[in-house]
Amino acid sequence: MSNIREVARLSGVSVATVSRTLKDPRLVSPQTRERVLKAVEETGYRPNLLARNFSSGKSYAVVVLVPNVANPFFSKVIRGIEQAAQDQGYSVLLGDTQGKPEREHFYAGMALTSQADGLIQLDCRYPFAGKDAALAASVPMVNACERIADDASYPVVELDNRSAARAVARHLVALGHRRMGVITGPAASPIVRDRLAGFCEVLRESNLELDEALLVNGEFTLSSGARGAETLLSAKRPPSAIFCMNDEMAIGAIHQIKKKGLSVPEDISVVGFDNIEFASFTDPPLTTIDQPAEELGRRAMETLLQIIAGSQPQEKRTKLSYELVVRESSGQCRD
Amino acid sequence: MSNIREVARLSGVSVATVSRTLKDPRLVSPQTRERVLKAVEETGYRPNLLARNFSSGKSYAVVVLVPNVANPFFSKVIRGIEQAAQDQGYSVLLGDTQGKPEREHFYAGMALTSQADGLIQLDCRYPFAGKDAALAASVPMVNACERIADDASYPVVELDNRSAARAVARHLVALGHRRMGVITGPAASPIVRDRLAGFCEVLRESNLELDEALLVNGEFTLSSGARGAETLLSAKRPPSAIFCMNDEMAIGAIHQIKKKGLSVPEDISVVGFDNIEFASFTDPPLTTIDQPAEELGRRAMETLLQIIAGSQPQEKRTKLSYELVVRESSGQCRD
DNA sequence: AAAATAAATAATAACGATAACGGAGAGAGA
DNA sequence: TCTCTCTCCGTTATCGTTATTATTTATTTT
Repeated sequence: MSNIREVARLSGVSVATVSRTLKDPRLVSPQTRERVLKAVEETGYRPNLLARNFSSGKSYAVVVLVPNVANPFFSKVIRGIEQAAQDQGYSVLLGDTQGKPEREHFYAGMALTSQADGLIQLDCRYPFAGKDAALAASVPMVNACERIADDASYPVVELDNRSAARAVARHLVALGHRRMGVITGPAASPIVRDRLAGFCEVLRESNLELDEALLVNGEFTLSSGARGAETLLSAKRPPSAIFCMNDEMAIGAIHQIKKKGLSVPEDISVVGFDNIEFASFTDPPLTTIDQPAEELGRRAMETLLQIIAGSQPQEKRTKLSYELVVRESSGQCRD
Repeated sequence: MSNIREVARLSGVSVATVSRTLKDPRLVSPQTRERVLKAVEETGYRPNLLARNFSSGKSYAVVVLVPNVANPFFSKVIRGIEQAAQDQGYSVLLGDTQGKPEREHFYAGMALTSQADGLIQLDCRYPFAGKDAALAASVPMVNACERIADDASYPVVELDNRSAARAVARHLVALGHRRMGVITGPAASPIVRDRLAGFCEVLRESNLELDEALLVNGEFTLSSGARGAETLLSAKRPPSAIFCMNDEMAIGAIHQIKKKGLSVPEDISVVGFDNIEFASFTDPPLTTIDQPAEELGRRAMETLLQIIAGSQPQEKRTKLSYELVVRESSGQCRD
């Protein structure tokens, strides 16, 4: 691989001139410029960005901590992040944490060793630990989709989860449901709490209440949705509607309900959250909350880049709009 | 952020000694070691890896070109890649190409500017273009899942797609199907051709043939599967079984078939390919070919690392084993 | 105790690009 | 003609780390 010195030698100028030609051609006379560009062409020279980044002290890369890349919702968020990154000449280092703290520490550490200029956390844990935590104060970081519990110091790009869950509850109440089940996500997650709070608010407002026995923990996976539904169906008094906090669990739940010989929505209504592609291809198509996943990612990245650039982010807490998409998995209560 | 000089000053040794203490502690005396480590502790020093990489001329990163991160199959492959990468101290730069050549060029270019030490291509296009192509000869690259058309010079980690498709065909023939439809992937893809070849082989061996009218192009997406099924159903003589070259298209196809009032597998059998998580949660659960996605990724990364390390890869063409998973979307032909 | 050897540490030159600085030459104004 | 200004370009220090070479100190051998 040729370097700047070789190009300089070939075109008979100094390395500085080559550097200038490539970074700001106006600083170089047309004749020289041409000579240099010809040499660049001949050698196929491409500036060594590792060296450039080292020289500038920046990596032009950001780390994204994803609990699970295989989750279609996160995939879409990542796509948005990447697009915004590429637009500004940044690259994305993918950190699939699998929800494990030690993997989070590992990837977050990259921001402390100049391998990344900042990070986006899609989970709810503070990713630094031990001595790293002290040094991490100055690391640009933003939360997206989730929120770090007990820490309001980082910008967050999220949905108005509480309102969205309220919309789900209103929808179900309007359909006449009185006895509802919920399959949540991990209990530690702030957005899970937001959604639950919003959902329960509406129930209370309608003089209903959530039976503790109909509140099941899930893990945002297909199989945990199926398990959750199983639990709810075998309750003494099963619910007539189930709110699942993501679409995968909802799909798992529908699967399980049908397996038991019941039908959706005739016997039980099911509502999801996220509106992943698969949601419109289930049988019946899933009623769910549409999250603008790509935009969430894009906005998170833009916010992060603002911080990296040294400016205060325009808003500390970006809330994007959701939309209740009513399909066929929710219907009138038959009880 | 503190640097090695500061640690050296604080512990009263030279920078070289600090470097040695961290890279190979046996080279320094226990007392010195302790002094240095104490200074490291105090300052919270972490070596600047950007500088280290620059110094060593390697980035310890690889680029992965993915046609679509939101595809669950690729997500699993990526997870495998990442795991193998992390095991060996490498990081993964994600390049979501969206199948666009210019995005492939962009990301592939990172290997020419020392931003990456190699790349994994999950699509079937040669990712370098123009002058880059000449320089790219020495760039470590491996293909996974797909194969670059007309180029056998790069190692490939793939399934025995031909045999897998043969297994699908045998399964359908054994169920009595005589008239079959196929929803393929992009026509340019070598693996699509492999699968089609294998499928047709078995038909011929059974004295059947594939009606050209029942061969539809898809794009590996849910909606293209639905469109494909629509086309097949409105053929003059519709098929009694459809082979979809991935699960998403199969799920789209089932959706469309049911929408038309037909049932799977009673009226039409559907077989997919990949065995993504969703495949066991469809109604009916999908008969499909299980691809060891994570292992494909892991093996690809391991092969790439071998090449980066300078050794010839153990095998130029790694073929992993598949498994036909028979669920309920395929059944006896009723015609 | 002197010499030979081994161990530990210091000094310094890379790595490739950039930025700060300064010098040379051309053209303008006095 | 002299100076001033401006354009263009070369020289060199710099970034943080590691590898190489050189030097000092400690240990062993005679």
